[in-house]
Amino acid sequence: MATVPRPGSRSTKMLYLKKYFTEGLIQFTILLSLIGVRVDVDTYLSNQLPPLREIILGPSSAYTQTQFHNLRNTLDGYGIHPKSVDLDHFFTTRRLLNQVRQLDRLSVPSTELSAWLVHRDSETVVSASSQSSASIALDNGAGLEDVDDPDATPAMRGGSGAPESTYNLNTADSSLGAVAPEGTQEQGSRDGNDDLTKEDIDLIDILWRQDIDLGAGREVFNYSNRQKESEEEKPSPPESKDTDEEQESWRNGVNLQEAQPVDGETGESIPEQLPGLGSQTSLSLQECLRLLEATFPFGEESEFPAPVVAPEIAASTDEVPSTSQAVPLAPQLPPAEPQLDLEQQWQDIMAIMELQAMEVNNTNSSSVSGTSGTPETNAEGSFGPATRPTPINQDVSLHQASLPSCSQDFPPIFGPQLDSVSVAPRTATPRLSSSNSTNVNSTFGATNLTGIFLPPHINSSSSNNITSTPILPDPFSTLLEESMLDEISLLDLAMEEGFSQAQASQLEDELDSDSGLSLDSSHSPASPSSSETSCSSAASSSSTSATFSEEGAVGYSTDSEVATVETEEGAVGGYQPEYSKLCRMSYQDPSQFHGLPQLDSIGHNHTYNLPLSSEFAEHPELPISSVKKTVRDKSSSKFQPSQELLDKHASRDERRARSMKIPFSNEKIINLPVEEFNELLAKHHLSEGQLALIRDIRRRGKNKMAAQNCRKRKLDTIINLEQGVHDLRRDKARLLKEKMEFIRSIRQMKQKMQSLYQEVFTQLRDEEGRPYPPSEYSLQYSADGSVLIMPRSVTAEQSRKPEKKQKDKKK
DNA sequence: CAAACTTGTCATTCA
DNA sequence: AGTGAATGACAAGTT
Repeated sequence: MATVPRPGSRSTKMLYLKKYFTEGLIQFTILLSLIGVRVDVDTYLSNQLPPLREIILGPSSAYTQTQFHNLRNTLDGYGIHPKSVDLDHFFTTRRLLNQVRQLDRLSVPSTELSAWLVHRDSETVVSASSQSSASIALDNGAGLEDVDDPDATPAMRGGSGAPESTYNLNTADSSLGAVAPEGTQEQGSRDGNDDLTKEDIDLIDILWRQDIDLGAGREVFNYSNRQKESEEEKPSPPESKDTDEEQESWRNGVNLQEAQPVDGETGESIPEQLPGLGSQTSLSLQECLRLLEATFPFGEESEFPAPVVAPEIAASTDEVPSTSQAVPLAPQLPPAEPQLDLEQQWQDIMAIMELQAMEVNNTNSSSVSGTSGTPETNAEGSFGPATRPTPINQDVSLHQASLPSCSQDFPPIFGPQLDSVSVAPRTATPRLSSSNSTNVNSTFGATNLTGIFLPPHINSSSSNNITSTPILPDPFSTLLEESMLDEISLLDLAMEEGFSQAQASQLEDELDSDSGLSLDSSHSPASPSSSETSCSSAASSSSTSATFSEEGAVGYSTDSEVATVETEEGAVGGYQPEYSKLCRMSYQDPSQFHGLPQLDSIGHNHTYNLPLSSEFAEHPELPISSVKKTVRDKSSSKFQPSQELLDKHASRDERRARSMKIPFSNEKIINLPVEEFNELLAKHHLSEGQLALIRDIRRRGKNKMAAQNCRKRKLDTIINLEQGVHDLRRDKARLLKEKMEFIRSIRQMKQKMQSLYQEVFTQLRDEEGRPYPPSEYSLQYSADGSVLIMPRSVTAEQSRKPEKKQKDKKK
């Protein structure tokens, strides 16, 4: 923030900044969309279970989703940096954008449009009042899924008419555009993410908060209110200063939304932030509508409503101030579910995503390739753009979080099962609105959903053999109850918790911690290690505690340099601190370390323990930091002018020793072993003052080295800890992924079991040839591997007394 | 000019 | 008891 030029008052500056930044984002997003970068809102949102989507994207997932991509895309592709916002550049971008649009409108992917539609949504609300189609779409609650819907398309097109702005983005274009492969989008986001540093995130966060301060209330988010406002405001173009501010504020909201997933700084739990985001979003939407309307006259209103949720869900949404209908999805989760679980879930998801990102990063470019979502990576990337190994991190992680991760991990779990099972009829669209409906639970297929997304108790209950549904008692649970059901239940429980809505907090937490650690780790490890390795042979970032112990050895090791010193100084203990070596090396061949940022930073002094007095007394011409010494000399005028040159390079103790006419060098005083030191003192007839000074010099000198070692040790410890955290995170992500896979496979097995069970059951006939009603009988595995058909009453009995297994009935 | 960092020093503790 | 190392705290200098 400090680097950002701010004309006028702080708030004004911020507004400018926001304005440019957000505008740039919008422009770039559009541009990216035109180019073909896919903002695949449809796929993710429509296919994903509402809760998950909600969790990942937040209450206003529809908006947020788009926002994220927009931000990333914008930053990625064109590097509009919040800090270096250039007005000319901005307008240039606009022109370019126009040109691009003109070149190929048809190429605009529908998905992309959806992203814009999200913004448009608010716009739609504003302008939609005049456009019936848009309003209808909203009312109908057409989900994002509807974007592709042929019916929806016309509505979208309808809005394309507004030629107000130079940016004439046709809705039709978006709808007609082919969806670019995910890889494209990822690539694009990846490219641009480099610019999103921690500072950027911080900036975004600040802007967001500022918006809140500016007065963006939750009420803004109320859809109806928003719409009204938008309608009212619509007549007045965003030209007025007030409007600009508002736009800025909404932009902030956008920024915030986009950045939020990445931002770990706040440390707030996502659930908490969500409301804030929502409020922010609402404001931003309002502004966005105006801005978009002015700039992009396309009319895809229909898409915005995408998140339409079932009424009951919406009702539950009230809690979430945020707003959009999308929010309602969250309610699906049982209210009783503790916040901690949500956080945990978020963490798990994030970890998985990170893992995927890491894995995909190298191998699969088409899927979330850039996702090196590792927390650390993110942090590194965000904080240390220059040194960060994987620039994409933030984008990637975010990207995954919002989309790929979901599609990859979850669809496999749910999609197949749902299809195969009775749930199959449910398509993505219905699922969105009714995912929490009872139907799902009733059927076995529901198990899948329930297992993962529904509260644990559902599954656990199933283990008890007593099924709530009379029609189709859960035979499967009965079968499995003794063997694996418990495990599954546990897993499910864990999974459910892991996937429940509130992972936002976890996400933030993870990001935050990541940012903190990874940030440092990314830089510190690299830089320190480089400097150390090259110069002082100190422990590198990767060095372990063992390295520390080695330091001492290094310090005392007799290098050629040390030997030189010894020859010069006489018989010295050979104690040469590593830092002194470092300094000397740098002096000898400064170019050697040129380009090592770390060394550059070390620039000042860094002679550490180097016996300057002796060294420089003999080689006064050495280019030591004369400036620094000069400063010191100014303060101390007790030395002879003739000695100034020497004093310039001498430490205080050196000067003191000289002033006291100590007959030997400070280096000897400090580094000689006690015995030799005492001998040295004995050889010379020294006054009390001289002896006291010598002892102080020795004490201080040793303490100085000790302090240096201590600090170095501390630093190394921190680095090692960071590395450990990184490793642990990676392991965690890997384990979580494995867990997911296991759960998935278990569910598939369940699925198969269920189908087999049903198949067998349907073919069973009693002595009279009558089928056994599934509601009254269940199949049970006996200890010897045989399968028994038992009355459910008996099964329930067994469940209560798992110890006693009855092997009766018919076989 | 202030904040952040670096470095040296002192005081203290421990081995 | 003396010595050295380790370390927290502080101050001064640098960036």
